[in-house]
Amino acid sequence: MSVRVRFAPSPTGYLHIGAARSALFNWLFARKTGGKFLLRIEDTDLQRSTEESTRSIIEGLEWLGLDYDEDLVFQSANAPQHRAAANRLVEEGKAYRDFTPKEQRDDKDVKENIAERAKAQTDLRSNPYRDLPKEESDRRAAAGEPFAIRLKVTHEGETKFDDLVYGPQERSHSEIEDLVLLRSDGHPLYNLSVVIDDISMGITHVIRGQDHLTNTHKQVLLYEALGAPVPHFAHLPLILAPNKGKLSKRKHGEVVSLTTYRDRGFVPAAFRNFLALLGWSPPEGKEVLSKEELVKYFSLEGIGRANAIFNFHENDPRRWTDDKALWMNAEYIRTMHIDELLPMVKAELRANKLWREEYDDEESEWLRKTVDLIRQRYFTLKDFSEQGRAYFSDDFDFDEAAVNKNLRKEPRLRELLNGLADKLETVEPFDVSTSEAALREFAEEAGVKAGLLINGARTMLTGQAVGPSMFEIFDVLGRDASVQRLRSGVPWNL
RNA sequence: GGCGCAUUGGUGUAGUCGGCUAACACGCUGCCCUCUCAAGGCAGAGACCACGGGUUCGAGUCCCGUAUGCGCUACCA
Repeated sequence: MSVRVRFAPSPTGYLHIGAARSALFNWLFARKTGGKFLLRIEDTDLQRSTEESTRSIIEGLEWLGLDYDEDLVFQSANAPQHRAAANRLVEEGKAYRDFTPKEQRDDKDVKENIAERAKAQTDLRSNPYRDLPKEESDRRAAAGEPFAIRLKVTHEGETKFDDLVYGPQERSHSEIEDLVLLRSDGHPLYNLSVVIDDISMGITHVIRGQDHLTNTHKQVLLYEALGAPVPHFAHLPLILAPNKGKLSKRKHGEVVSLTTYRDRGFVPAAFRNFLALLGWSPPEGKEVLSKEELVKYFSLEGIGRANAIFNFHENDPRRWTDDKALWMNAEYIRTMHIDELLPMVKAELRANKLWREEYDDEESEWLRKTVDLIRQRYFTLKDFSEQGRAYFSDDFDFDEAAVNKNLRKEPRLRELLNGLADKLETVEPFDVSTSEAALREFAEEAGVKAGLLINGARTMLTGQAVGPSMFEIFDVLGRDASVQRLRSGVPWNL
């Protein structure tokens, strides 16, 4: 039977990186096995679900390059089937109506309530309506008395399943309560909906976060009650915050949101690659892997069992996300094929009004050469419009530390650089080697070290203290701009 | 409280059937290269493999216990 997997997020916020990783693993498994990867939006919590969130999930998957097969499924659309299934289980005596009035609970102290209730409760099978005669149950229901529907879990026995990551799992029925399938207002609950939808979508492998591991037993019970084959399960270790706590949008802000990575200049392939390495390791140790290689090497066996820490540094803007993610992105930026990078750079420049139409035509070679030159030391696509601004515009800022270090420390430098400008103006042709020869000659004539002029020129031309080889910069900027910038009074008047 | 899962350097991980002087990547330090910063090359620091017991000639690897963390225990998803 061919593999069918799904990613089933609830649209209650932006796509969390943990969820994104679940999606990735499902997708990899589907592509690896030649199966189908389906997308289902679990929007049954009407209050919290938003259309915007759904859109952000779809965009996020698209950005990561995770294409889904078949039509998108909205779980809310299946509510009638969920209800019907619950009613059928009642008819078959596998579930029962619970007429106990619904308890009012504040969302805040649910956790506390759970603990207290669990402490007090000894017999999970003590519900007075569990064995209510069918006729009476029907009569009360017909009379309009509100009820919830609960699954009738047998007293004895245990449920078992073999998790593809965590191994054999077993749980005694005495640990499992008669779970509610349908709320008294007719609203189907998570465990029911998931199982029904997974059955109707023909899901063969359920790959999801480890937080569902223990609840899986309830779902196994439901599959059995419904007379459906139980799929394979593979639970994934969780992604935790640096303090080993839960990684939440509320506590940790934008670092957990996938869109952040898009907006802050990540190359999708790099982030996908990084995400794949969180909880999974390639068999041959090679970590920089293309999409094709990920598919080729991916296997459920390679998934670890310990939760992974997403190691970002909250108070360090330079290391705002995991070091390895940043490194991976830089690695992609400097090594990926320039033709794949160029469109991303174009989008970045365009968004910052640095794009010129000529870059698509007569200056396309210049653009390619320039991007290839400066990308070597960039970490994100943002760097092209920020640190790299001087390559695309005459309007750029001077870094104060650079001005102090490379210009102000030598009083004669302003005059020297003007002299260098005069010299460069006569160089023909003007390229890497001729500009170098001219500069070195000038340095010798003036009796100063070439390095002094080189570093000064770098700051004059780019506003920065660091960057590519000076002569490459001269070449890329051209004679006119180089000369003009060397003569600029701006940095001297700061 | 109960149940489940996990525990290898700062982080991500490797470590099959027990032989490890514990490997790789990121990060960190130093050197080389050099016009700066990266990249690259070289070298290095950093782990008594959570702790305690047991089995064994031998345990990161098997068994038991403890601790810690995480998850679940809802008419949330």
